[in-house]
Amino acid sequence: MAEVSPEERHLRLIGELDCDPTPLATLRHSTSHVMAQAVKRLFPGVKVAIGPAIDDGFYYDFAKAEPFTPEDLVKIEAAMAEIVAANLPFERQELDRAAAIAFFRERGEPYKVEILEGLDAPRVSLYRQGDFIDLCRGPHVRSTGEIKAFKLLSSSGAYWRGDERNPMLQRIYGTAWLSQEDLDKHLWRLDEAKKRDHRKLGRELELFVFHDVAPGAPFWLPRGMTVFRQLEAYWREVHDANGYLETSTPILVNKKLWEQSGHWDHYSDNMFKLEVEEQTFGLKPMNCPESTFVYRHALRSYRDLPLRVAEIGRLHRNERSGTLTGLFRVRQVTMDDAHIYCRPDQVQDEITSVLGLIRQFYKLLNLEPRFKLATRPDDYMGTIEMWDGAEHGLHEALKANGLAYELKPKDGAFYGPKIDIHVEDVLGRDWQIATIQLDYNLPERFQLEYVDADGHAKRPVMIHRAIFGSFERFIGMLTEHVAGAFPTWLAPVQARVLPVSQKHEDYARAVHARLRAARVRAELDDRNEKLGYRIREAQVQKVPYMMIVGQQEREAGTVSLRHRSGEELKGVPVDRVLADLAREISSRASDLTVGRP
RNA sequence: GCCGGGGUAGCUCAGAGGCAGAGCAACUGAUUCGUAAUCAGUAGGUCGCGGGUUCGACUCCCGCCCCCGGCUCCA
Repeated sequence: MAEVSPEERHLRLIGELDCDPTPLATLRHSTSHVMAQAVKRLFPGVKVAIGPAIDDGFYYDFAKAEPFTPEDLVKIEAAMAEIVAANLPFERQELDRAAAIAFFRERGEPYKVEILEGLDAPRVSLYRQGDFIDLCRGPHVRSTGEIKAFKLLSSSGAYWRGDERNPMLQRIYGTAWLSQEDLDKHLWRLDEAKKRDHRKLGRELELFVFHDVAPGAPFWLPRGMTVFRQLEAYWREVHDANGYLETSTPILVNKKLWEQSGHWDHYSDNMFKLEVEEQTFGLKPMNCPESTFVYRHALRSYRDLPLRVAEIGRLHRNERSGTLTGLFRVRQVTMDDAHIYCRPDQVQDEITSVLGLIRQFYKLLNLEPRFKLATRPDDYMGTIEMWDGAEHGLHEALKANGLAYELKPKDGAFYGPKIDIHVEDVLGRDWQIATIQLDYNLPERFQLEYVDADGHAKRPVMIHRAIFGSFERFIGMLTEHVAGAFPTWLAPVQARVLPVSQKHEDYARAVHARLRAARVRAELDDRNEKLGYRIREAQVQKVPYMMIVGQQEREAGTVSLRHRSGEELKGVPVDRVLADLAREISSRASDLTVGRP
């Protein structure tokens, strides 16, 4: 694609007309205009709203009484292809804002008029291709013929200006790439993502199920619970070694507590409440208020700090029904929480050590963390000075650790700003997982104190942090990240012993018993099925190791080892298998190493 | 919560105002097998839930629940 000269997009407007001038974003933005043109051609009555480039493509919002159907999308795509084939030039035109308002009013485009009325620029730009003219800052490709590879993906409702009080528009999503090859690759990724969907894998691998009777809360099956437990075990190991003290606090708590913490004022829409003997109770949506009871249980000295109080707590949040999505968005959340009470002079070191823990966990699972600083929301508690101080503290900690970060303005918790940690999975999708929150508010609300070296009572600072974030979301993400093929230490079934025929059952049983004695999660598949069938089943279940035993193996005291990767290693002594497995599991290796030279 | 699409056997899905279907899985039997699906038979259902229309409803109408794709919100 040709370079876009700066003068072609010199006009600076603010608001929703932002457009990233990189070639790919420009192409997508242009494709959205072509789509709007096609829609106007096929459905003359619709009104156009906005149509930006987004991460993997573009969308355009239209005001239309009836939603678009899949058949509509096919027709629109065909009309777009015609527009592309016609190779219409994109022509830029500038005019006074008032003239633009008159122009769009005359054309019956109320959304464009509304946008223009909200702008403070004296002049605006329009782009035309063929018979279609749109308010737009640009830039665009030179002509529609430069659009080579695009596809419409879906349609759905979307609120005008993203506000649920506004009318709902019809949005069409599409994707566009610089080459057909890139488009194909993207479509492959979408397809791959569908195959890895944790909801599908969760069922197939028997990790968990959902049921109508408990929307937003999984039933963990034995295999899924094994993954859960192994993550917990690792978590406890690391936290024990890092000076954390584990606690457990009540789930059903009197409203009084939530009033004191501020949750009743700032979070009550998300809380499940119930009446018990004329008192109002709430299921805890967060652990923090109750954590302060652990702190206050004893008189704290400056020597006791930092006090690191951890809790794997089961939380309930009343998420709106339409937002629930598998393990990614649940109503019952198991959070690996901890609250660090420290002196102001300890904050930087504590945050640094939490960042270190997060990097340690994520490295083990081959996840690349990305850091985002979320600042004061509109509905905040406390004073601006407190917030400025806390935001500064988090910024300093990120800087001191040499971590680049993005800003998420107004996205902090109501009691304090946070560093949110996101990861990108193998398919390039982004998940928010861990969080570190700096809080001067709750210590104030709960009148927390410690006795300082000078004998005076001082107020501690509270750091809230979670590494997995929620076990639910984390396991969902991890399942998709590894496509169900968990590293051996996490795999629900680590090895499956397959006798060639029932004649070799005794030896198979002996091998299986030795594996179990070595605390390997091993299964014996001696069903009356052909070997090929049982191999296929183990393969589909992503069992890391299949151990096939027959006459030869029995005589030699070996197994024929088959990795789930398909790799075969014949005649591996059972002793060797046990030793290698023990090493692989205890080191929590991510690769399959057993029997390899 | 909002817009749209769905809910039929454990799973994937077909069907449709007049006896509820298939494949896989399960169970039984035969086969005793060397690296990704052996053969035969059997069993399996409140067609999401509740109401209505009808001689008759899985099918049509109304309400609700749940799921999916988005929006909004979020770990």
